[in-house]
Amino acid sequence: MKRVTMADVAKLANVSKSTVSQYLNKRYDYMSEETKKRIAKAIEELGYQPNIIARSLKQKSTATIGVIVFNVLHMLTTQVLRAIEDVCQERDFHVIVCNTDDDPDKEKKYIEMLRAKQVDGLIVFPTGRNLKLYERMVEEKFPLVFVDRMVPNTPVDAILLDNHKASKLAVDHLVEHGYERIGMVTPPIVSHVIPRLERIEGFKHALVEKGLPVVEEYIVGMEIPYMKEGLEKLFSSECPPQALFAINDLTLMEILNFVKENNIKIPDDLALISIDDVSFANIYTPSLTTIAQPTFEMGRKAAERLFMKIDQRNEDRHQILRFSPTLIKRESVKSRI
Amino acid sequence: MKRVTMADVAKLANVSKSTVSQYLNKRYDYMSEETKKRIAKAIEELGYQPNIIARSLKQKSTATIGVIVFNVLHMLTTQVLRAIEDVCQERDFHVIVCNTDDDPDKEKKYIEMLRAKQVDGLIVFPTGRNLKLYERMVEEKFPLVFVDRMVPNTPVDAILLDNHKASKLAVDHLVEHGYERIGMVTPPIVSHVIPRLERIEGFKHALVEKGLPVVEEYIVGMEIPYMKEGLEKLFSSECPPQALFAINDLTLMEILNFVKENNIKIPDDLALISIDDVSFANIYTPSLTTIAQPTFEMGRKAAERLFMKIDQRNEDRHQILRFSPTLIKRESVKSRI
DNA sequence: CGTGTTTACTAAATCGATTTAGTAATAGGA
DNA sequence: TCCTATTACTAAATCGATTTAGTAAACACG
Repeated sequence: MKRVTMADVAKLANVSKSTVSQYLNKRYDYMSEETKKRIAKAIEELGYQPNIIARSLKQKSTATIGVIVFNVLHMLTTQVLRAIEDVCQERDFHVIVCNTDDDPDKEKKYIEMLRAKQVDGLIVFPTGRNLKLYERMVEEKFPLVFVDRMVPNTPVDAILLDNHKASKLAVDHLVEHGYERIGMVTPPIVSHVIPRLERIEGFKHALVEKGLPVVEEYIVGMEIPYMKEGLEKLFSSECPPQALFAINDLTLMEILNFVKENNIKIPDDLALISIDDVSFANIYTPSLTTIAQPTFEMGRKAAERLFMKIDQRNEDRHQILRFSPTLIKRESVKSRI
Repeated sequence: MKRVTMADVAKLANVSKSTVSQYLNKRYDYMSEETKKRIAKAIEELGYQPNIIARSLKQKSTATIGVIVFNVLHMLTTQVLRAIEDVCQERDFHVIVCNTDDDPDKEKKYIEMLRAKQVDGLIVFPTGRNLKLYERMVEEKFPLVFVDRMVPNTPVDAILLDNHKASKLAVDHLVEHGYERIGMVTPPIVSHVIPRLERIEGFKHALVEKGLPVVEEYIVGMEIPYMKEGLEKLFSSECPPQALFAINDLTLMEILNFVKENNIKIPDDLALISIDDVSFANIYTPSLTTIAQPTFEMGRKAAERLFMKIDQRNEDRHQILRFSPTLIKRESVKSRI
């Protein structure tokens, strides 16, 4: 109803607004004990709560950052988000979360709205299709960090998985266990989704390194709803793969669904390895061999990098930080014969 | 650097700030085409972006709400959050997300900070241990909605699962399949966690209704890290349960870990049912019979209720809204002989 | 005793919008 | 022709803090 303002406190304590403001900001340099007490009492009595919006206007800082993700429902996102929030909590910052569903228009709208709301920085899982917008932010030196994806030719700090290494870990692990016909399952290969490209490239490269042929038919690249058909086709071919590498948790789910429906035995009929250490990897039978991303470290680092920029500890060069994946050996890959 | 303000636009377009403001708010009532064009051009030329903070100060509305949860990593939370964000997106509102880890001090701090930041409303998964604070918000008629938990004697809208029904669905399903010795696994039973209490109460009530005895030893109430020991003890007793009811996804995970380690066959040695339809319920072998919460509907409703209050469509009475769980029959419960 | 310094405050400007009250010019009606 | 209405704007107050420049009183020192 009748919001209490600093002026009310000042009046009751018989001092000026300025003095109350000094008090609230703990600038006690030249303030008598007497006055401090009177102000404290007035605040208490009126139940005064400062209006941070007013302060933000003057100070040009909102102690709020925006995090723009594809979809909080994805495990990677949730974990990165949690790590970011933890770092923010330490600095009394707040986090605004937005879901783009990988839609560039939504991304644009959110970035513009959040900037209008004067957030102090943005951590973005970029769709990769708003180049102008990204560039504008760079020009204006607006604190910005990308996570999961990077955008070629756009000098923005990015926190990424070492995707080549992830694929190599998977391939090497399979090859070392005697597998030679290795398939890869992924959503469609489009040019602006860099990690996808890198994982596929890494996959092919690792095969070649091991002296194995790259069989294009073994690379199933389809939208999730059609993946089942793709797998059916793959396994009805005369020489189907002995092992599958799932590019992420969503494709893993499709594969698990498929093997269940078709009664394929893992690891005996088919070995399986995936990127993303899903929650049930340990619990599933057989337990699932996975390549884990250090999601919390990545989120933490993203936030730390952002705060470096917010604090103007500039170090003007932008950096692409690659985080190492970890192979977690379980039972879905076993030695052949 | 040199932020562009409305004054700059006004100067360039040769009109007053007021006119620019009218233009931006699409109050074209008495504005010549000529002027509109000039303003549009000036905005374009300067790359003007409005400062919403300044507007918020005047308008006393930030188009931002706070969502305070235990932990975004929980599936329920993530899904509810996503639904809330969708509703907000439709109204051009933004969402600040905070994790309390079920710590009342963190909860208090967040609520106070967010209110200081003038959020227009709060959706809270309450710890239940900040009664004064909750009451103050009620008194001040601050828009507030609780989710997942409610707080007795505190008249706040709450979006809850019909926990009694959830337990009843589970028990009835088991009993109908011939099970009589049914255990329940839950975190410790503490008085401020109402849903837990309700689920346990519902469990006991459903047993009695079916003419079965309530065996206290069959109710394992332990912190997650100790649950394993609790289960070991339970299954080393002379007459262990034939079926287990997991109160939520976290306890389900513990049980699944336990059965895997101890080579217990589901559903032959032990039937299993749980609240929360985990992502892998379909994929697991056997697929898991679960009681699903309508998480998205709950999140949506929470946001809608909050907006009702924000829009002052008051309807002063507070409401406790109970959402019906759904039994999803799969393979982890089968008919006994 | 006069001047400079320190202490303990305050008045007023400021942040960047919105909004209210007002003004000047033109149009319309009796 | 005079008076009111309408149109197309603007000046100034306002939101609730922060911050700068300033002032009055007490004190310090040669």
